[in-house]
Amino acid sequence: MGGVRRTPQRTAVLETLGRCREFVSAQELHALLAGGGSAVGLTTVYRALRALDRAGLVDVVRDETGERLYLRRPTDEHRHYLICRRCGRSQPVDARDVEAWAERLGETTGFAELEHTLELSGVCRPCRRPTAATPNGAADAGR
Amino acid sequence: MGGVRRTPQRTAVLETLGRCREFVSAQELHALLAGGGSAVGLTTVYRALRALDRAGLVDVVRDETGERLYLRRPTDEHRHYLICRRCGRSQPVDARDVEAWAERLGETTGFAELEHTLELSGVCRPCRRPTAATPNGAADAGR
DNA sequence: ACACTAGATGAAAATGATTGTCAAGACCGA
DNA sequence: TCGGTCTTGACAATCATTTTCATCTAGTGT
Repeated sequence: MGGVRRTPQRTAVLETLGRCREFVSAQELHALLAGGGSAVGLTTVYRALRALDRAGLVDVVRDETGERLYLRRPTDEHRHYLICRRCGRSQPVDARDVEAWAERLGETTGFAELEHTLELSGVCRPCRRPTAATPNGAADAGR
Repeated sequence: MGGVRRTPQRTAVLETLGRCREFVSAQELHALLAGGGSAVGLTTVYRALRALDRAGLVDVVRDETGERLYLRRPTDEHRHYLICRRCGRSQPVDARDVEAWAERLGETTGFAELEHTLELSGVCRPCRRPTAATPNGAADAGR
């Protein structure tokens, strides 16, 4: 018992996810798999991603709609990313200060088993088009 | 044009929300309103909460399922909360260090219009008591 | 090789929060 | 009072994610 089987589906999921250089949703991954010839059921994709998450092999973020996005984790440690709201490009950030701060929180608050999620977003430099023609149109109209 | 009307429904939402000492979901708030005699449509509750969010009058967090939870903001500045996964109790934390860190991030990464959300959770001290003779009379088990 | 079984698959249906629709109603200035 | 704009709310639609459940399979023990 206690076995985690190696199956073609899981192999395909992990492999395809490994080829993605940016965060992808389960739905996108499912479409990618279907397009790539190796059709894997949507349910299986979800299950595989959940397993990978539990195993600590992927980083997970939630976009503004709450949808989960996955990226195969390059290193074996917990990371945070700054993601562009326009193009979706992600960039890992050095969050050691925050990690230390969060850890200290346990001592000062009396809370145990602390967990934290940190979502960072912005607009990356390339996406910040000059918009010279529009006077004040560039002001933050959104959200 | 451009007017935000004062209506009984919005008053009821804001008032009921103000009476909640912990984060509540839109659905819970809707039920509370119904139970309290002032029935407000679920759609209206959602719209009111979104408006309050935009106006900066409430703090919003997302629980592990992605559901949005609201709490009327006591002060007028952006806050972060540490929330107990067992009883739902919330406790504001001093996150000025993180705020400063996040602000600095804009300079070092070249990203603009930075936004961040930070979800902190743990198990509060009262909840850590190993199932004694049910000492949690006050601690609402709900959510 | 063979049988066996805990694990794994996936199509379809269920879940559940949130949003869109749109006709009917309410607020408020003129 | 009048009228147009804002608001409301029942209902349907959306959509990611989970459940269900019948069927299949990887991998161990024999």
